[in-house]
Amino acid sequence: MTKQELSKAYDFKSTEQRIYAMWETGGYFKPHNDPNKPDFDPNVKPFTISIPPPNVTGELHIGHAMFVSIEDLMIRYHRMKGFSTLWVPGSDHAGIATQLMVERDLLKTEEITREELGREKFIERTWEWKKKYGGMITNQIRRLGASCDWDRERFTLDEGLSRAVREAFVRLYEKGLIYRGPRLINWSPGLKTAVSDLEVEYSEENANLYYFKYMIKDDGKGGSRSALTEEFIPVATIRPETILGDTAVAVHPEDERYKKFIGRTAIVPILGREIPVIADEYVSMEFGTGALKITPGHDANDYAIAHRHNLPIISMLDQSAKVNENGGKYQGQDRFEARKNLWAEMKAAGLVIKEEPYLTTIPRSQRGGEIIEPMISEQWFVKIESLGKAGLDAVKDGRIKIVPERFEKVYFNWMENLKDWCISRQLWWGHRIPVWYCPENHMTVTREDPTQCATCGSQELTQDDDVLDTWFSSGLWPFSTLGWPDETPDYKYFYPTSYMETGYDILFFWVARMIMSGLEYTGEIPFHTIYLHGLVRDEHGHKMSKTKGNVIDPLIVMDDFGADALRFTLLVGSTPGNDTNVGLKKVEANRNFANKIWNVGKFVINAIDSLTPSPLPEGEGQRGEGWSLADSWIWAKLQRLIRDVERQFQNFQYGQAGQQIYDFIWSDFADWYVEAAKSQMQNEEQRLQTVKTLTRVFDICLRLLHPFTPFITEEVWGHLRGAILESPISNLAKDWSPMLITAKFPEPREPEGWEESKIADFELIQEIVRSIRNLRAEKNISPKERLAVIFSAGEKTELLKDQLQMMASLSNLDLSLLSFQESSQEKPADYEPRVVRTATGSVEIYVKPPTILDMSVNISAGKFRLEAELNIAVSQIERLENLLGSDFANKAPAALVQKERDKLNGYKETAEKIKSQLM
RNA sequence: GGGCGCUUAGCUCAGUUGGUUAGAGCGCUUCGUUUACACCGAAGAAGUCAGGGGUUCGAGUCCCUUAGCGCCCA
Repeated sequence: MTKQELSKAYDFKSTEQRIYAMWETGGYFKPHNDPNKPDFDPNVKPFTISIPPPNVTGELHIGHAMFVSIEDLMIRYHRMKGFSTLWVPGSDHAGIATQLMVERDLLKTEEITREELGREKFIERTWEWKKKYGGMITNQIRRLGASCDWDRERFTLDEGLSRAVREAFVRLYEKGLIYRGPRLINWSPGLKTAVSDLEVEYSEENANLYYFKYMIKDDGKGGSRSALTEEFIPVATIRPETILGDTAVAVHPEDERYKKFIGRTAIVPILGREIPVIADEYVSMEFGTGALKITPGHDANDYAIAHRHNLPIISMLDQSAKVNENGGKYQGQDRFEARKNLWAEMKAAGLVIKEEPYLTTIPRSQRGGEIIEPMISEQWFVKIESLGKAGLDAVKDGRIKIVPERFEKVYFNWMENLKDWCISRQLWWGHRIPVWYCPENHMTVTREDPTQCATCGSQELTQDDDVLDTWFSSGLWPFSTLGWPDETPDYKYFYPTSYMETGYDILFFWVARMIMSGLEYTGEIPFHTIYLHGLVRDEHGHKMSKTKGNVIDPLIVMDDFGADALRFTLLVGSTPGNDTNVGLKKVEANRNFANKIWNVGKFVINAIDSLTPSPLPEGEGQRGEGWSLADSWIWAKLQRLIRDVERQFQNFQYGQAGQQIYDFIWSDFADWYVEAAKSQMQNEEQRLQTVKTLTRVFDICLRLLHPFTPFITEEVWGHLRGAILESPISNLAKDWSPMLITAKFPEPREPEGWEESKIADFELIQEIVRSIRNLRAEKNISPKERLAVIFSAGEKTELLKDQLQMMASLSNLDLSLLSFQESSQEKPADYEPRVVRTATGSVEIYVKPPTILDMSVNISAGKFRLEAELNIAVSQIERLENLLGSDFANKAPAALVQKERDKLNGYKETAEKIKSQLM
């Protein structure tokens, strides 16, 4: 059978889709131990992740690429470790975001508003929109290689999940943990809905501070002519229009300036309404004028003060932040327009003192950025105290662990200061609040749609207009996606889930709410580990934004460099909880890495193909007689790598693990072992062993790397497996799975004791080879020139003699012109000397220049080099002698001290030899 | 106001029980097309690990402190 030709460079374009289809159609993304199947074994450990559901109509951005890469890595690792692995995919209906998108589209294409269309029709249209675009994001996630079980895909508005939402709401209601009432909430005038505290962002902005007079009404004691005295309290405000809603003026009880006014009556400018002057310790005597206007309907602090003093609460803005009937003649004006006009009128009335620029924090909507208006509004709330306590304890007592740990503190701080959660939104797209009202205004709250009022039996029921905050349903995600409230096989086996992986920016929004919901509804923690990743920024650490034009589109990046390159870039060099800077240069470098793997693979496969059929060799698995130094070295380094990678995975140090695998493959395996193998394979008796080592090491590399770069590793591994199975060493692959995705992840082994000395020996060979190559570079000796060399290697003589062929091959020496001599012998004339330090001594190398060189240039250059090396040796000797003369010798571990002693000897010997060469 | 993070080579960043001469990618210099790879190879230059103090035989790593930058909460 003819061997297939592998292309010169790795072609991810022809690979990724094909490989993904093989995985998906082959059922590899499904848990191998499925609780819905008859052969289910409850003793097999599951590993479960619920995907952070992206907005159903969203488009893939770099943040998605980040979490998909990390979660797929976690999943693939555990799958290869033998866990029954389930990654539940899905998407979020994303109330506001989706509704806005559809509204915008309707306006653009049909010039129709949602109000004109009506609620029912609008929701229909939104479902159509969802059907049309809902698959886009999940297909884009597939391109990244995500190994989700797509048959278990969920959507927050699905029937099942809607039932979960209903169940959750009713349970909370029945426990008295949900209530409805007028409260001061954050109102978004543009969206015309309430938003939660978390959805408000505060930014420092330049504003004006307006100073004006709050005139004091004559109390009849002064005997003046008019109702107004000339007395006033100066007050400062950022938002003068809220004067229309003032219900008091507050001063500090100890404030000497204003004490006399306490209990008297002030007159609201223009409106003429009478309001009391009150005393409250909340008022800061230092800030502004030291007196505070109280607008309980539009300010959270004022609201609190009003409650303490039993003040009336006036709303003076309507839903679009226009002044309402309480604003007198300003009714109908926009809040900013009213600000201007009222101020002008006050100025005319002589009530204005001054205005000055002022830096203040402005509350803005997280979505859209418009200024949020605190307003009194009838909303639904969740009593958070008991939920929060449970959520706090779960992390405090270690049932849930957060990676990195420092976020636990952030979590505690937030959980200890929770406020009731406003869960109603004045939107149409979402889970409608399952509360019905009869004409008597009795509330009926049930799991099934009611036909009559639970109180009076009236059949005239209307459902509450509001929908639930999107986060209410996503808070149920880890269990609602598994079938809850039903005790489905999936729910029983896969819940609680394992890791929750997401960005730290939604720790409060989502993670905290899942914990509270999970504990409340299922009585269990929803996951035992939270892994938080950072934000992805551009290569200079700036936030990506369309206006800045520095957005990296993962789809384009994948088109240009492949999904593996993007994944590897995101995974390596990022650390948990820290933001990551990503530039295309890095992606390009990792594309090159994929190509490197491809080409190493080609080399290994060619080597396998070149084997001639022969009887099967004996003694698989363990290190045997036939192992060369290079074989032992690469094997020992590989085992060390496996141990390191295992440790890094346990510690969530994925980036570090990826980096080490990269370094091993490129710097150890490709740069050195493959080159050594070329030399070894020229000996017929070493050939088989060499190919076996190439094969086994490369196989393990691909397995280690697979969670990072699944496509290239799967593709190459497939070729590798095919080549092995058709070769004399087919037994190496006899128990391999058909695809790498379910192959066993390498298990770490304890060192056997021989490793360190083999590594040291090989490293000496590397040093010698480097030294000779360096000499070539310095002397301008062509790499083609075969050199004659004399070694003076002392106790390392036997080692070098053993490795002559390999050294000769790696540094192009003339095997027939290599010789050894004792160090004490007279050094060879006209040879260029070099000294390489070993662990405990040194090796001298004398290279015979191939032709007559310009000695004046080259000798001085050589001398310069030797002198520099001597200087290094001398300073190291000094350093080490100091070190060994200090307390270090007594207190440091003996092995470490010995190591430093050896090193000192090495430098001493090296220095001596260099000196003799310089003479 | 409280809390957290960052500051390591020209650029972007790794560096987790404290222990070789502090690493990588990109960039830079020189050389090179030897049957895996020019998406490559070889050799090389480049860092007082932000400043100061402390603990320790030993600190980029632990503690304190100062400064700059960034984020979160109020």
